[in-house]
Amino acid sequence: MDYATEYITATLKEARKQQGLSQRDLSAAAGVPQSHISKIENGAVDLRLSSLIAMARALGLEVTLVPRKSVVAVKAIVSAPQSEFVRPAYSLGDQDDDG
Amino acid sequence: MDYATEYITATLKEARKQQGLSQRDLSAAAGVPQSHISKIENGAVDLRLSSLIAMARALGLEVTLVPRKSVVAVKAIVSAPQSEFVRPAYSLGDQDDDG
DNA sequence: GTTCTCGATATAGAAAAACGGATCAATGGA
DNA sequence: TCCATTGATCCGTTTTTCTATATCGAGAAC
Repeated sequence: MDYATEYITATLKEARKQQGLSQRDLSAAAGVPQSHISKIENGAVDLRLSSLIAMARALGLEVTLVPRKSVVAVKAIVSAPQSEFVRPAYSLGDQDDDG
Repeated sequence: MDYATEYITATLKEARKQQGLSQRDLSAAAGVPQSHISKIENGAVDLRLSSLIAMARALGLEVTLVPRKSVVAVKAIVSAPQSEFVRPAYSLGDQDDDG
């Protein structure tokens, strides 16, 4: 399992746990069997794009392709506390305005 | 083929053409048969993550998972002319030219 | 001690990707 | 015209995912 694959599966697992979902919860939401989710999270299978998208979607994530040179900037946005980077300079308070 | 899948395969094809590569060129670089690349670009197969990553890597792209709420910001970065958006205020002398 | 949830694992079968190699029509250049 | 390149398509074979279902040990709750 190479780094990119590991990043994907680890991100899926992280997102799931962060949302307080069990593998069975995600299974119900994504339409992927729990047994298969277990294998995916453990890197035991080379999942198909449709499975990846189904799981990502159920977790509020989206699969994207970004140029290598933009990866750092993208990860900064993603890992940011969901405000400062998307918010322009004129908004100063720390209220979050996303629905 | 749903929207997310189409986005992925279309992005791959775009990137390939933009770089002036033929399917055979990409095949050699990614280790994926040209016949398969043709099917992938036409949405005829549900490719595996390893194939996606191999092709993306050969094209200088990376597969990432981004929260839905960050997708707009990420796409702004990616589709930007590769300067102003990727270069936040705090990084000033950062030349990235990759060859 | 019983019951429940959790994640990991097993089995068996159907479906599909992946691979290799070959071919074909269209195109463009020598 | 001849030749090379490009992308699409076909064939046959192998490998693997994916599904469904069930089970297991560990841990927590009652």
